[in-house]
Amino acid sequence: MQPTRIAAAWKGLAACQSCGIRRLALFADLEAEDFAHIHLPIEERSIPAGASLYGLDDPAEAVFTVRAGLVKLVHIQPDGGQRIVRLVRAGGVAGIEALVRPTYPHAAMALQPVELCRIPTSVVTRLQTETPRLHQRLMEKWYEALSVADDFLTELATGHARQRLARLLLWLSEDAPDQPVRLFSREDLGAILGVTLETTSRTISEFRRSGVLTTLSHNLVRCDRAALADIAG
Amino acid sequence: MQPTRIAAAWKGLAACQSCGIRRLALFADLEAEDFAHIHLPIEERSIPAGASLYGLDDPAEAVFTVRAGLVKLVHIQPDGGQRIVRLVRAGGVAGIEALVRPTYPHAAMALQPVELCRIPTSVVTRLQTETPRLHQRLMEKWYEALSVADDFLTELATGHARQRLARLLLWLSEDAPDQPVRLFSREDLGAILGVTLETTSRTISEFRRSGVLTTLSHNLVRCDRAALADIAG
DNA sequence: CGGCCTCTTGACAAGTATCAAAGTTTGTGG
DNA sequence: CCACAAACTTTGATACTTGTCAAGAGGCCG
Repeated sequence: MQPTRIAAAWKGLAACQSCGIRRLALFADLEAEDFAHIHLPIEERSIPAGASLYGLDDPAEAVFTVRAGLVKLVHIQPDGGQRIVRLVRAGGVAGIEALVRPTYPHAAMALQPVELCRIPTSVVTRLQTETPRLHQRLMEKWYEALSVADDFLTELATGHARQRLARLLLWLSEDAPDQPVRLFSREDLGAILGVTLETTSRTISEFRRSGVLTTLSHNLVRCDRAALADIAG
Repeated sequence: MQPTRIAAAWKGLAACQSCGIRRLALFADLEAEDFAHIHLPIEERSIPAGASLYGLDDPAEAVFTVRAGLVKLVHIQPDGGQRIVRLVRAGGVAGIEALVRPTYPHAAMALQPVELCRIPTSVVTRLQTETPRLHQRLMEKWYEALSVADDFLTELATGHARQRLARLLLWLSEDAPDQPVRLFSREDLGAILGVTLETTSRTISEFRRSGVLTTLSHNLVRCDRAALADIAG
């Protein structure tokens, strides 16, 4: 069973105006006067790996900006199986559907320890009526989500398992190409790629044997990105 | 080779205010005064099956509302292969990315004869600054696109070929469950499902033999939706 | 130390891709 | 209107990939 909701650490009100990743985030274009229209608290939260941000059909009352870490968005199948439809990393937004839906159409969980900001939907809708500066940014975030969804279909659901895994590893390492990549469970990797955990395990082993991956510690690997690009085709 | 751009029939200016599918479309919530802000022509077009709406990397100068028929959005792979990332049917919007990107990130072609409205991006951006009534509707259209993308991944890229085909046929027939479904080329069907055209052909033959599909004329079939739902799992 | 969970590996079965050939429809020109 | 070519579809044979079932290895925690 998946770990159930874990109470997140509460870091108090966020300081959007001095936010380090603000250029990536939802409020990039806002000006000083706009922040005066924010009357509900924007919470900064730290979430451990495995914890849930929100569940399927939960009341959709907030949008989440990811500041660090990795979040999975999961569609639960009628047969109980899971399929990870998108991943959200630093700069991305999880649960943007809250702006048009009363409940979340999927579940969101942390794959790695996550730092995020919880923005109540009413803050966004209120700001939208007060300032037009948010519109363009909001549409760009919708586009980002759509773009990631399209990429998932073309890159991670197409071709052989080894190609898909190579593309996923490239994606996971593209933010910091020289840093090692933190892997997660074979089951989650398989749910992203649409293959079984056994196939995932076998393919990772093969990559290790051929030197494409080098294990530094448990689930921490260094990638030969050139070789991966070659495999990805 | 794909058919190249075909000059679309020009039906002249659209009559948005009396549009038959307006409740589904982008301008559902606009009021009389809002239409006064439309200064560029919105064209109504008829497009034959196989014709292109726009190509990859074309200048993105318009958004298209589909009034009838079916449009495929295609990602062209580096190896020349195609993968259909989304389908747009009546009520949906193709090329919404034009609102945030200078060029289209994919190509769009008609799978069936299509009736659509071509709305210049400047009309939408101008209306956005003049009236807030469009914002919510626009976000709903982004959400629809994202939702279709997620559904494509979970329903059409997961499971065995016969399950995927069954789900696609259910999707194609859900607008008019009692009407027969117009199929298209095996190559396109395969590009939607992520399988080869041979596998698609074999599976369709199997469905015909078992009575799940009944051929009425060439590429026009009647579906046993209950049986399809059973196969889809 | 033992139990539990995850990961790895093996053997086999099932599903799909690939290559090839024959059959069918569509469109064109005589 | 017919004949022929081109494109698309169907079907077959075979090889490859992946899923499934099962057992063993390694790590984590009480």
